[in-house]
Amino acid sequence: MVAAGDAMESRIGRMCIERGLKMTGQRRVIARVLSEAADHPDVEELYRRAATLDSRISVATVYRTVRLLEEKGILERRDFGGGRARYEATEEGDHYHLIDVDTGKVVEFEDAEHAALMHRIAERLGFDLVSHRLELFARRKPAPVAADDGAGLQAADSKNGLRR
Amino acid sequence: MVAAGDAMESRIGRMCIERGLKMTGQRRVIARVLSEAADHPDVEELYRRAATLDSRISVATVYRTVRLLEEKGILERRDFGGGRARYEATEEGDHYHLIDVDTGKVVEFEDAEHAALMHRIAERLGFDLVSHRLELFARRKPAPVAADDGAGLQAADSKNGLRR
DNA sequence: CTAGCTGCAAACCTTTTGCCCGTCA
DNA sequence: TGACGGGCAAAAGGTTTGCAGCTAG
Repeated sequence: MVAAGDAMESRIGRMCIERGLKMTGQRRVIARVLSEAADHPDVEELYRRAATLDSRISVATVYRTVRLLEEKGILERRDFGGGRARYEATEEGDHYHLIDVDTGKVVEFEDAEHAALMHRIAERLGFDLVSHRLELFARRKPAPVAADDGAGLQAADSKNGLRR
Repeated sequence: MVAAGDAMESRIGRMCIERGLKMTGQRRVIARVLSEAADHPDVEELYRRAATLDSRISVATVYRTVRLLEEKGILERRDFGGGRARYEATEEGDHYHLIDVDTGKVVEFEDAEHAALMHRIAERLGFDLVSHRLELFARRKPAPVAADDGAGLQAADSKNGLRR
């Protein structure tokens, strides 16, 4: 039953198999696109990337797949405003998002204090916390000196508990 | 020109006038509905309430008005999931929302620590915070004892820094 | 009098679905 | 082969818009 399988299956493809999903060509491609995505693509973007690898894929399938994987807990849907849902693979531990209001780029960050604080607040109001959402909308701080050119914008990414 | 003016103008109606908006009958009604809303109605709900006061109002006008008032800073648009935008009057000071996942009811709360924490985080990542969004999705905690019937659900609303 | 509003209906956009054919297991 | 997945196009659901007539200022 396992044939020589799995060998070239993407990370998310493997997760699909684990949960007993039937692996069709389209699904495999979408799983791979998702596995390789380091950002938070919306359906249209996923469709574009998938279509590059295999043109026999329709948007409807991307929508259905993404929905299915969300139900299976493999993906998480995000809403950063702007009308379309965006997706990212489920990861261990909470993390949050800061959206650059000028470029739309998303920066992930962790904050240990937070989850605890959220629970405390819900508790205080007489509720059990089910989930929470936290997003920061911000603008890159102008460089303090002129020692660095525009390309240096990414520098911050490797500091301060940033992920990825 | 001012006639006996302003006298019976709703709070939001007055704000519209301050910003030089032309006060039509429809706009006055919508402003009043918004002024009296203690919750976070979506456009359809606003339309329903407005139509009760004056049936010569169309949804399109509600959409246009709500959008205009948002641009003028009089209203704030919220997205609590579920597809439709919801609105509330802009208020002094930050407050956040806890959405009861079972009933959809929204509870507002303040948390001083929070805004500060958000700024600190953005700062740490090299950004200037423009705005932020925080929502808790939670479920009412089961009553500890059976001393209270269902109607007691609202009890918590008067404690713990809750607003309204 | 005219810039700005409104109603109506059509247009838009993202996401979902019905139907029927194709395919994985 | 039989249950499940996919393509296509139509449908849904929320929101915006073009147009022609109306109105506050």
